[in-house]
Amino acid sequence: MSRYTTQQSTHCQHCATTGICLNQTKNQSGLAPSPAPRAHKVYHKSDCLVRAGATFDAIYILRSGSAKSTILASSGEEQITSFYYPGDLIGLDGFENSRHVNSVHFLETSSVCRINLQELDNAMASSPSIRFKILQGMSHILNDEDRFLLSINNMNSTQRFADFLLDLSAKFEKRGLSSDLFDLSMTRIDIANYLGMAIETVSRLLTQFQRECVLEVDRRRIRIIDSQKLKLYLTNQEPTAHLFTNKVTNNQGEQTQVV
Amino acid sequence: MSRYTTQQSTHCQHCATTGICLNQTKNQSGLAPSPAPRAHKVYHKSDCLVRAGATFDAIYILRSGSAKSTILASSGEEQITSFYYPGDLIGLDGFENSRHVNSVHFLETSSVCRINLQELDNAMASSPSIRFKILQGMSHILNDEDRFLLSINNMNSTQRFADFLLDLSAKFEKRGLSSDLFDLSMTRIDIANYLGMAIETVSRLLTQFQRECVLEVDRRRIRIIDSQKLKLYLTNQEPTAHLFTNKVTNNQGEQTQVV
DNA sequence: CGTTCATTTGAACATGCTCAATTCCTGTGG
DNA sequence: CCACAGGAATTGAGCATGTTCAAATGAACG
Repeated sequence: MSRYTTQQSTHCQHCATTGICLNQTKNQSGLAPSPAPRAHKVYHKSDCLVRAGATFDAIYILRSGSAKSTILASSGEEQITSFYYPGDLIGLDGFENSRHVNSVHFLETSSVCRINLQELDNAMASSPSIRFKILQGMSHILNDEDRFLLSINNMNSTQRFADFLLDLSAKFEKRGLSSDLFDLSMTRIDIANYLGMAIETVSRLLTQFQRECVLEVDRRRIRIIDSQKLKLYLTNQEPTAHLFTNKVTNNQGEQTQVV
Repeated sequence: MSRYTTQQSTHCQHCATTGICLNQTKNQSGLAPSPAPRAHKVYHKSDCLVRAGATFDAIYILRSGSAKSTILASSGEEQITSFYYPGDLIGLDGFENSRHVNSVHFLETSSVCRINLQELDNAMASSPSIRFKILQGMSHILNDEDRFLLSINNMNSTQRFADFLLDLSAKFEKRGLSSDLFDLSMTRIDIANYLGMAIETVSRLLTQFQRECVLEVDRRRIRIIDSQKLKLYLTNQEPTAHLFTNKVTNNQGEQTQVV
C-alpha cells in the first residue's frame, strides 16, 4: 500500500475551509510543536486507509476523492456504514475502544490529512473552536446516521433510492460541484449494500427512473433531469399504510397539550 | 412539564461511575463556578426532555429510568433512533446546528443530570479525561448505530428481534441488573418502530420465542430462559421455524435444526 | 361497567429477493 | 486489432418474508 502513497508539503487549504484545520490553530496559539505544514497522502482506488481492529492513533480529514467505511458482521458479511466526501472526518469510531471498528477504503484516487491523537488533543485543549468543530463533526455524522435509519425503516426501496440520489446531489452542491450531473464513485454493489437492497433492485430503479424521465444514466454518470419529480418519490407513500403510523403519532401527540 | 419535575441536591454519584461527572472534575481542578452540588431533575412517563428544533443549550446524563429519542420524517412519521439507560449521554445531536434534531421522551419515571454547554466546554478545556470521555461517549453512540445499521440491512426480523433482546440483556447486566429477567420500558409499538417492523410481527416473534421455550413473556416482563438458543437465532441464516406459513408445528420445544 | 388502548391472532396480499440468463464493459494477451 | 475472460449491470419469473387488513381479547382506568 505504501508504494501507492506520496507526500506533499502544501498547506492544508481544504481542511481550513472546513474549519477543522489543526495546523492553523496551532500556529495561532503559538504551540506549533512541528513547524512543518501538514503533510497529506495520496491513495488510490480500493486502497485501505484504516483496517477494523487496528490501533486507533489518528483521525483523518478527506481532502479529495471519496471513501467508504465498512463493518464486519459476525457472519462475515460486510456492511457499508458511510460514504465520505472532501471535508469529512474519518476514523472517529476509534474513540470507544482505542481500536477502529470500521475499515475505510477509497473509491477513487484520493488524499487525506492525518491528525494524530496527541495533536488532536493538544488542539482541543487550547482551542474552543476546535473543540466545537470536532463535536460538531461527530454530531453531524450521528444525525446523518439517524436520518438514514429513518429512511431505512420508513421508506420503501423507491423512496430510499430517491433519497440516496438527492443526498448525493446535495453533497456535491455543498462542495461547489454540479448538483444535477455527477459520477457515482461507488459500484451498484456498494449502493445496494449501503441501502440494504439487492443489486437487481438498484438496477431496476435506475431503469425505472430513466424510463420516467427523472434521470439520465450512463454507467456511473448520473444526470438529474427532473429533481422535482425525484423529490416526489420521497413523499409519495403507497396508497395505504396509515393505521400503524397514526397510532404512533397519537401516542406522541399527547405530550403537546396536557391539560 | 415543569410541574412534573422536582429538584434534588445530592451529589451526582451515578454520573461519577460513568466517568463523565463534571462536578467532580471541576472540584478537582478548583474551578467550581457554581459551588452547589449538581442538581438533577425527576421526570415521569412520557415527559419531554428535549424537543426537536429547540435551542441546544445543554447535554444530559441519564441517572435512572429510561428514555427514547425520535426524529421526525418530512412525511410526519416518527422514527425512534435510540433508547437510553442510566449513564447514557443524551442530547449530543445538538452540536451540528445548535438545535436539537431529536426529541427525547421518558419511558418511565427517570432522573437526569443537566450539564449546560458552557460548563461542558469549561470542563473539556481543563480536563483531558473529560475530553476523552465525551469523545468516547459519542464514538460509542456512533458504533452502536453502525451495528444497528448492520442488523437492519443484513438480518431478517427474527434475527433482529433476537439481537434486540440480547442487546437489552447486555445493557442491564452492564448496569448490575439481572440479564435474564427484566421489564421492557417501551411498548411493542416502540419496539416495532425502532426495529422497523410491524407490531404484529413483534407480537408473533414473542409468541414464537415463548413457544420454543426461549423466553417467558408476561406483558412487559421478559425472562430469558435459554440465552444460548436465543443467540443461535442471530447466526442461523436459515429460519428454523417459519413464522408466517401455516406452521406444521412440532408441539414440543425442540425446533428442527437445519444446520 | 364502559371506554380506550395495547396486544394477539388469522388470512390475504405485495414488495423486493433469489435464481437464472443475457448483455455490456474493461482490460489483457495473442 | 481482435478475441476472450471476468466482472458489472440488466432483465425476467417465481416465490418468501413480512406487511396490511380485520377481528377478537386483554388490561388499565375513570
